[in-house]
Amino acid sequence: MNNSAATGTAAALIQAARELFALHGYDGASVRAITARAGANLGAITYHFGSKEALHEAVIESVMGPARQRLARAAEGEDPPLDRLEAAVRAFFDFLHEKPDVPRLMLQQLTSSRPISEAVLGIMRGNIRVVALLIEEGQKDGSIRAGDPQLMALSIGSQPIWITMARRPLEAGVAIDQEDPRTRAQLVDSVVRFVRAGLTAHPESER
Amino acid sequence: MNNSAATGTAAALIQAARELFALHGYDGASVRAITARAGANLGAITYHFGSKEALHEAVIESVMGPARQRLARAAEGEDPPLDRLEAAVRAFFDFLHEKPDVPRLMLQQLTSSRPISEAVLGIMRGNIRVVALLIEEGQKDGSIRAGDPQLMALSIGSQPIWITMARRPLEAGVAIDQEDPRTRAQLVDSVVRFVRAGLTAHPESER
DNA sequence: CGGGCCATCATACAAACGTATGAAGGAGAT
DNA sequence: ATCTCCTTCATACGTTTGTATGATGGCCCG
Repeated sequence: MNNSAATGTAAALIQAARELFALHGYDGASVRAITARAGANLGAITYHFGSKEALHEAVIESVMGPARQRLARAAEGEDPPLDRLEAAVRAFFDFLHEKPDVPRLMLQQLTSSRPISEAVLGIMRGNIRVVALLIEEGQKDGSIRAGDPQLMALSIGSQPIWITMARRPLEAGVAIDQEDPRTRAQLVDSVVRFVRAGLTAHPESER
Repeated sequence: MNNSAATGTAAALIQAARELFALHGYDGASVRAITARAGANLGAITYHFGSKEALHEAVIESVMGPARQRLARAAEGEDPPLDRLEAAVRAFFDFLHEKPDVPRLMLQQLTSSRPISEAVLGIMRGNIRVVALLIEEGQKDGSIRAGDPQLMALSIGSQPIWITMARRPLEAGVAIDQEDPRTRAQLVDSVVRFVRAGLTAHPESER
């Protein structure tokens, strides 16, 4: 019933569970498979977390914490809002690419019918807020066109998430291989250009 | 081993399975739950489809067919490319909203580690193609800015999919309730404006 | 040395899983 | 009426599931 992840075994369980949950989903990753991968005893999950469900919650929380700060960091600074937005988009892309488990676990929560974890809700709320604030700032200084900042933030955030998640079908279906750094750079650049174009104010041409 | 869905029982099985797979995932929807919901006998899945996995494949195919044509239809016509793109985006939003099972089943395929169904690959390929062709057309007549049409199509398509999928967390986390028609209309309009702005060519201002 | 305490271990349990089997039903053709 | 084919039915099988249990080992504190 100990909730800390300081122990070696508990940490190993969280890591193994993160990988297997991300790969096969909650139901698809059995307690036996997780404990085996962690090199632990079958009873280890019950002992350290109390239940499989509690382990899953611990995995979600352990993984969503870092995701929250990363984007906020990138959005800091004194640069013009559009530049900071670009940095945030690039940082989001990088994060999702480095830790492919994260978007998988997130989407699993969305496609499930069970209540969404507070940790996932928190990261979504936080990221939307950061982006919306940048947009508001740009609207005040005239560099970003009018529009509901929150809804515009949704348009922006959806692109890295979906494109990262669709890595496999994009490779199989449209031959876009995100493992190739050159291809990936083109992809990210294209999204950045799209976002900038979608936000930029054009004073002379009214709608 | 009969593969047709003409029979009442087989059709009922497909429908019940679609709902339960979408709700709880492949592993989470048991053969017993599906047959019970369909009002059929426990052995009905084995008899009509051969296995649970084959049922799942039948569900995917039965659901992806309509999705493919819908967007292509909306993209037809003699209107300017940007207008047809807007129609396609709206049609895609409508379709995903009417049949919420579809994006769930799609995303489940993406988050799983198993090979992605050819039907899902087909609809993605098809939709990207339709949008990319419209973009090319607009680039030729000067109404759409330069850029890789396929990658721009990704930016566009990601928005309806992600925003629709994130319905629950958006309601819980940011209080955007897509069940409310007014809110939903604002959301769709915002995306349409973002897409138009992201694509429109601006002759005088050279990046 | 001798208790506690915490972690790990092998094993057991009931429940749920997907599938297999053979009998029963029911409409149409001969 | 009998035969035939398709479908539905109850039931059983062997696995696999998540969790519970009690024994065993090692470390620290008295």
